[in-house]
Amino acid sequence: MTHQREIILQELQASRQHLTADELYERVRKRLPRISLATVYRNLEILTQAGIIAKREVSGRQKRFDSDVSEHDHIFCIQCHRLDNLELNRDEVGGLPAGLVEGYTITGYRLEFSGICRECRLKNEKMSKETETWDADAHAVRRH
Amino acid sequence: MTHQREIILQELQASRQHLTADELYERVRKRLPRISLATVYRNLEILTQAGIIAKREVSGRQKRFDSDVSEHDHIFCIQCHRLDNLELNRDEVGGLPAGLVEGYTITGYRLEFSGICRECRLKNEKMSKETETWDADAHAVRRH
DNA sequence: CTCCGTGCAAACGATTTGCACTATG
DNA sequence: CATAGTGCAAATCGTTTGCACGGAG
Repeated sequence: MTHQREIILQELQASRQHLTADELYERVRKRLPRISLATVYRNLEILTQAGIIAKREVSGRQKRFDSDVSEHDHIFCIQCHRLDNLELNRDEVGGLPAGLVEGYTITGYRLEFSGICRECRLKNEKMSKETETWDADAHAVRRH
Repeated sequence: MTHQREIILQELQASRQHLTADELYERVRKRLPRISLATVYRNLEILTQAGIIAKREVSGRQKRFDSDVSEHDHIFCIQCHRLDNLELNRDEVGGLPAGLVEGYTITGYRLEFSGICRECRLKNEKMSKETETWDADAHAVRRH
């Protein structure tokens, strides 16, 4: 456990979020200005292999790192791309095929909800109030 | 609907699989040898926007394209990376939060099972028979 | 002294984009 | 002829790797 590795882990834990490698890099850089992004990636990989953190493959191009290694599901804001943990009792999710599905031997599953988080919803409501006079143009804004 | 677009769509539909852009490119190239990968990407994007095909964000680095645009779940072979449709009655999957989850407005979810497909399982069984004399070395082979 | 880990830059794989050209309406 | 779509190459983005150096045992 090197100094850099320690700081990277601390910052990830302190964030209490699911950070991307470069988000974490920006945070770590405030404490270790000479650290490189490669070191962040290398240590995240090492910490993942050691089971100390978890690498999450989720919506969006970048992978996210999670200091909570417990198996849980996630919810993803399609607007701001934040990712939160979901306290979902997996036993409640009935009907999941436990054995073979069309020849497959199941080893796990990944369940990810998407939606609009509270902050984005409030932001949207605020925006729509501010702009309700030119609502006619709204469709033009909705490009992309 | 240009000629290239037509062929791309035909090949995707004919494959009855979830192809990556470059897998599809290789297939299309047999019929249009001068087509470029960029054209394949551009047309896949256009077809996706038009709702004619679906772009699936799944395990693995590459996105996969699906001529079946219906909402359904998937199962992914962690060994050969094939992706199959899952006929899973979503109503049977009980306990999914329909309304608000910690402030979120849910718009959808993505459920992906992982496992070993039949072909890989048979391949594995065959391999383990062929190699059972040197099973002692098996752990050395299991490096990723 | 020996290594492992680092910083840097360059390589990489998947995807996107700028540009000049071409086919088609 | 106007313009949407193409092929090509270069750019981009996230991530990984080669290499020489540096610090801890």
